[in-house]
Amino acid sequence: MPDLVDTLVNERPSALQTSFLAHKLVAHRNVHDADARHLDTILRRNQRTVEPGTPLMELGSPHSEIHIILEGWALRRKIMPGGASQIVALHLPGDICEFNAVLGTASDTETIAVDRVRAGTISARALNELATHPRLSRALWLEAMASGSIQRQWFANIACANAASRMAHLLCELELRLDLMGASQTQRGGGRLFACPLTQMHLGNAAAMSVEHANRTLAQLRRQFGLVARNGQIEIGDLPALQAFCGFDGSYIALETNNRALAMAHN
Amino acid sequence: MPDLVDTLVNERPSALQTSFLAHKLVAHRNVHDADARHLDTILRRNQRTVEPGTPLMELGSPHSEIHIILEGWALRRKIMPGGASQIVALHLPGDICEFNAVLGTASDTETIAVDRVRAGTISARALNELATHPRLSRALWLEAMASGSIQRQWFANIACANAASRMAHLLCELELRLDLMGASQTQRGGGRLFACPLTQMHLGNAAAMSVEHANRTLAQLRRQFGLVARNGQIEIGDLPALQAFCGFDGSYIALETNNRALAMAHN
DNA sequence: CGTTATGTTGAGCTCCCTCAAGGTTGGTGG
DNA sequence: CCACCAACCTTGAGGGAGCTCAACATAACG
Repeated sequence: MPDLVDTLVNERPSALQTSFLAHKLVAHRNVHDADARHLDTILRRNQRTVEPGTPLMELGSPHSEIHIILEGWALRRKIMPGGASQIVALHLPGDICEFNAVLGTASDTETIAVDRVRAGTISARALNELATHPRLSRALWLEAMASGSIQRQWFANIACANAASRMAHLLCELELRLDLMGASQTQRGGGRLFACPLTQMHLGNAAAMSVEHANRTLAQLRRQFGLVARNGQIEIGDLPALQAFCGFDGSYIALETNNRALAMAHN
Repeated sequence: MPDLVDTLVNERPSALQTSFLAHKLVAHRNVHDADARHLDTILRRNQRTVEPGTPLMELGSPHSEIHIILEGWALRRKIMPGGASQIVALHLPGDICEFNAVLGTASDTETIAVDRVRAGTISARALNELATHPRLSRALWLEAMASGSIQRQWFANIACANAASRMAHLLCELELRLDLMGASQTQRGGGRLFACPLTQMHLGNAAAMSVEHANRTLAQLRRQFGLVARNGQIEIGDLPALQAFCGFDGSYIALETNNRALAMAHN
């Protein structure tokens, strides 16, 4: 089993050749190969590595550049009045971090690397120059809109659903987002497997529940839907059942992307 | 008392002369008078009226224009799997609705008028032409960023706080947003008064609690902070205490606006 | 002046939090 | 190679915040 797992996981596009973001833009956002390669060139030119637990972007400091995650996960969190911290967004490989930075405003949140993150940087100026690649430019704005859409969905989710549904929904969303990047693999038996460096503490916090309850909830999902979280990987045994359980509808992420491809991927 | 109330409320900028949005952009977003007048001209040119309970924007239909509320309130809601509906955002006079529409994507939400709404329309093309007014254009994007910031704050709020804090935070936010538009008035005794067409059902739904609990919570806030909601108006007797109670910090809305003015307004 | 929406209050129940105590894993140094 | 330590995971018991159901009061409205 581990052999197969490794094989499949390593089949994802090498970040040095085609970034996760480029894969998604081509496969699901109607961007041409040439434009995607252009983007990758920019990203490859200006990279940085951020250690686990270290900030990608600090609170309050204005930026004039955006970061695109090439490898690793980051979380965006808000420090609450009492001193607690709340995860308000998760940034996966291929995601754009703090798009609002293009306006140079101070941020209300901080972005922290979960595992080791490698990120490409695009300055506000370089971003403006992308106007010569209208489809690409539009696709990047689409990503920004999608992240707003995700934010609304997170809100509605924890406002309405119980703990099990919330956690299930979060997992379904992560799976779909990774799938769009080509980073979720089908297993023998139809399960889906992806790498995920989040601890139960992270998952619980993002789904608005205590660590203990996150643990119990994950145990329940394991029993009902064959959910296995081990060694930084998550396998969802019966994804369609899990989606049905929490009423997951991925169109809030897919947006206008040709929905045919999306439907096929999840048929 | 009612006489004073009416007098004060009627002192807000007449929507026909200076829109709420223009007031805010000039007072808090570093926009010149001339630019603001230009915006108002565009808005006045293309107006529509939407009856209470009627959609400003329907779910799923792609738009290529944005709407700016000149008068009245609207809510943005998501229909949940079970059929329940969840308010994910509130649009006040002066707010921009569904900024994401500029990309022409289908919306994941629908926007409904709460009371009678008068809205100005800006087509995507007219929006592009605003590039000749860089400060204005930038200010509009700032508004879009602020609404994202509010969305994150809402999430963190209901994820972390108890019912009383959530409701208090929502009220503090509404007060500040209206104040930026010049639509919140100081009362004798230091209380703050503003018009608000929301029912307890709306407030409860937005703050993620049942109507009954919203009622009990509002009663508690009335006792503790002199909160009075009557006749479509809300008065917050002791705003600083209410803000302290829920740990409200309005900088997530104010963004880079000259914070001096903001601090003075709420000193 | 009935009718409908909204506000108000009570009682019971349940989901989830908190506190507490292990157990397990992975990394580090002797 | 083993001892140790620090995260992380797991399980239990008790309590409380807030939900649901049910009834009624009050206000808005034609």
